[in-house]
Amino acid sequence: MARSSSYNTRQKEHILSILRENSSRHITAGILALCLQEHGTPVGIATIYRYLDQLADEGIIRKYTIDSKTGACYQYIGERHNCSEHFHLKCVKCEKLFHVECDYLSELGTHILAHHGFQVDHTKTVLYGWCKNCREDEN
Amino acid sequence: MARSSSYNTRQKEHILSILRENSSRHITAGILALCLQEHGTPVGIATIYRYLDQLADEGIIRKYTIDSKTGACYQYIGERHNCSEHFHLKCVKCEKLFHVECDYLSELGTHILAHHGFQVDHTKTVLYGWCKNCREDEN
DNA sequence: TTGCGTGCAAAGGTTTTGCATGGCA
DNA sequence: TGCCATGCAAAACCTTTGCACGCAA
Repeated sequence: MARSSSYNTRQKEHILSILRENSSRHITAGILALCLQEHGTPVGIATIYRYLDQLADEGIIRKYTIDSKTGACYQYIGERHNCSEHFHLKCVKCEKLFHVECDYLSELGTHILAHHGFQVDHTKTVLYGWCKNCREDEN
Repeated sequence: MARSSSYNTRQKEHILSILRENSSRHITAGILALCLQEHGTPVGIATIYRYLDQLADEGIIRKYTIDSKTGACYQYIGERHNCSEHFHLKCVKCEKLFHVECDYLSELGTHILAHHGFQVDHTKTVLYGWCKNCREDEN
């Protein structure tokens, strides 16, 4: 990783704080800006985007692009992604994030590397779809 | 389905024609507009978006939202959409997008549904990682 | 002829960029 | 002190919308 040295500033702490508070769901840059304002710690939108980009690069948060209308969403992941290889399933309806560990999925990475020459990065990959609850609610 | 009655116009034919020509990849509305211009059959961008929306509703084409920077992408599906699903692999280095069709990956969806109660949506899912070329360039 | 489709331009939204200022180490 | 981060505003996008006109049926 070894990113360019960066200062720790009040703004960055506040941004991270909001992201942590909302780690169970993902929020847009706009919502984040609103939250910061409500907390009495407003941060310029440009700074927000710049830091969000950086955090996504570092793997601390994850960037989602589900709908081009609402724009990109961000979600705090934190240090969890080091512990063990697991995949993320994200429900496009309820927006819940599921962590899944399973041999079949672990082999997936091996297979893709062997047969398609592509090395999957689990920390950046999310499988989108419908969770059980939301599928049942639809019917 | 049963959409409202709609006229067949020159513009719609041209749009569909370009989409069919590029059915092996997906293109943005902007690129589509450019292609139409190069073919000597320019179509207003508003018309393009309106028709694209309609086609996506009807299932003739598919709308992807992979990256908020480039905007939504569209791909002609036509009658094919029954035959096989394909996955997207995106290189985080060169940002190239790879389309992969393979039985192993097709079974993945079946497995996840059966064992984790989660129904993957291929049109929204992208596996991130490193492509062969970029891995070799690094070393 | 009637009503839908089209094109233009403007509006709306998200994201990026340039630049001067201020703050951290 | 020397950079880097920040904020503001403007710019650059993509996408949608309103409206008058033209064309398909």
